[in-house]
Amino acid sequence: MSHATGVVGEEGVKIPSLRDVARAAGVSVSTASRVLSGSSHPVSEPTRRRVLEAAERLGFEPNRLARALATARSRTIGVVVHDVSDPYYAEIVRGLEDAAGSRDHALFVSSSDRDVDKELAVLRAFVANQVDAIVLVASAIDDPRYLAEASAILDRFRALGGVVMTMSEHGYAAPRLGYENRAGTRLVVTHLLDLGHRRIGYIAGPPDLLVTRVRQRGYEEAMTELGLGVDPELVVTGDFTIEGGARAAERLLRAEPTAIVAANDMMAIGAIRHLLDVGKRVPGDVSVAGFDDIEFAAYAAVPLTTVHVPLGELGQLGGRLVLDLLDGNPPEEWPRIDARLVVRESTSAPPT
Amino acid sequence: MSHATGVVGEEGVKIPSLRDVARAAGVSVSTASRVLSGSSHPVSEPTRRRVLEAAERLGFEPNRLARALATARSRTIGVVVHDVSDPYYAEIVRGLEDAAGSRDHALFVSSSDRDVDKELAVLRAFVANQVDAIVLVASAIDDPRYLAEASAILDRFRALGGVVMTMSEHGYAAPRLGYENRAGTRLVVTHLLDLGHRRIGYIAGPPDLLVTRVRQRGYEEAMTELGLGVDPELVVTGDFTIEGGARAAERLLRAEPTAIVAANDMMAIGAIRHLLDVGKRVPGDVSVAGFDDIEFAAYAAVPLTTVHVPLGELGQLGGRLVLDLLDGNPPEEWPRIDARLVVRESTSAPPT
DNA sequence: CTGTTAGCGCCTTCAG
DNA sequence: CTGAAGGCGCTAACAG
Repeated sequence: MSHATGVVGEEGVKIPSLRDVARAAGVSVSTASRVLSGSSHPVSEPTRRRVLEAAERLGFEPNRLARALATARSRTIGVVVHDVSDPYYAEIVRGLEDAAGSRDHALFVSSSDRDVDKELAVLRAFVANQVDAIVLVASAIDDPRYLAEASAILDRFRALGGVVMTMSEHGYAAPRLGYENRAGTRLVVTHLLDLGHRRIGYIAGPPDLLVTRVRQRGYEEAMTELGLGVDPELVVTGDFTIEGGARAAERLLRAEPTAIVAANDMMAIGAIRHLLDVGKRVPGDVSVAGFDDIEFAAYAAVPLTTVHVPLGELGQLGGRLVLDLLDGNPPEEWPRIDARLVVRESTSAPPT
Repeated sequence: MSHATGVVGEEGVKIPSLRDVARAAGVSVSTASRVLSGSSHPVSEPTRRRVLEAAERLGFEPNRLARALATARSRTIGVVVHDVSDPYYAEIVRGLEDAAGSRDHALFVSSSDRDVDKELAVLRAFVANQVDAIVLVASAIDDPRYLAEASAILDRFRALGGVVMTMSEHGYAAPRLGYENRAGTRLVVTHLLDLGHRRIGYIAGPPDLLVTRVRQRGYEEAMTELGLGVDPELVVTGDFTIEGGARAAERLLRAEPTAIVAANDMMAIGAIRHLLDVGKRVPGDVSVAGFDDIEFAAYAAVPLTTVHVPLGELGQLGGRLVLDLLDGNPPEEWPRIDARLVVRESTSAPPT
């Protein structure tokens, strides 16, 4: 087979290259490049017209790979999440996409299932694909090897001019666009405390995630400050999924809580389902609250009280920040996103 | 500034290139390439070792862009959806990602908001980024200009060796991995008919989508076959969102249906919410059914009866098919996915 | 089995 | 203002 000519079948179809445009316009490739790449190098008006016209006529579209190879800028961003099908990530990714798309960048998206090796592989793949920036939406995996290897990859990447941004709890030191996980959790717990609850159960996230620790600390702090202390029986581990939340609620029930706080909405939704299934009323018998305020929170079996995080906007803002960083325009002051409580129908005073 | 050398600061950091490896191993670049790219060209065992060892030591990782430029294969796939934050798409994308990742391909994901220009822009961007395949998960926009321009872009793309696959109703002729939208809808409608409903309302999808027409036809056919015919008052237009479903339900209520079928789960969930909000019981007063069986369908205010589509598997299967196509291994027989009814708690006999 | 050469498509000095 | 030349990192004939 011939060299990579893009020729297929008998047609000899080929995407027009800069050379074709140059030839058609009767100028050199350099000149064509200058007008088509928006270079600041001066080009006479007539020539520019001819080139533009030829490009238009041929339907020329610059090859991004070639351009990237030559300029060391691919206009591409890699996004790491734990699972795109999780609404939390999906909503953030959507925001990132909007920002990136509006400024002519494309997004690579990869789910790591919070598996150390997968996540490292994803990072390496992003680097190999020469992305301009890497956005770690996924919270760091709480594993020394992960942090060590990820740091090595990311440090190298940055030394080369790459931009790294984190959007959740992460041990890696990089610009971070985050909201307050701990404060947010304290918000819900305090809300429940104010309603009069004393036996407040907590469904934690997966133990191998940094964000799990931070959110849990919010719960512990709030409980301790009120002099209630942390009853180990009232804390169970979940996995951020609906199913996991349901199972966790089942275990938690043995400790007879009057309220349950889940580390995310998915688990809260699962918990509500389980409670309802075993004949408990929510919030009549037990209140339930979540964290994130994914779109479905408001449409769960019982509309969920939760900590609102503007996921979509967070993504958009994150995207804009990354692009600004890439353009060498760091924002004067780094934005702060505050989490706020949204009280819906899943929480009320404890049964008397 | 110097040429694109990847040099930053004083360090002169640079990602090791094949040349560096070759030099370190004392061989020519071609030899290094041969062992590192898994070429079939013979290389002596000792040399191979030396190259491998040098690559390992330097932490060499081939530059995908360069490789892609040289081979005309980027190991990259472009995925077009209407909105990644919509669970329907998110779940499919997740499946595609799994398949792609497991075979060393990366995914570009873009949401078009079913906007003609955005969608065309996305397609062009994919081509410019030299993706190997384009997967149209999004149903076609029902607009002649869209179809014409999209076809032009895709035809060119394919003439160059690109693979195109559709995963929903699409006017563009390409391999399609789909399920039966019409049959699926007939399934739910028939289910309701069997329960004794006669005034069955329908919340259609956005009018500018092909899939909307197809699903709606399923409703119309089922209604007509039973001699009920289609009462225009019983059909309203939605937009595939929860909010839209709620609003549509409100309008639909004027026609006093005993059951409502929504063209997707999101709208069904919104409809249920609205019904409950205005004091109707579901399914006591009115039954509601959806389509897709997104994860949340089972956790809605009233667990939703719907048409199950194995979204995640669909994505995985689709990913595998595309990769096979790319490898020149078209499957002997094209898989068929059947939609099936899942009866949960949102449907029952009409009130007497 | 190994090296040399050319080229993928584009950008960017450097002359003119 | 324009063009020629070299290079980004890698692969693929083509000799030897």
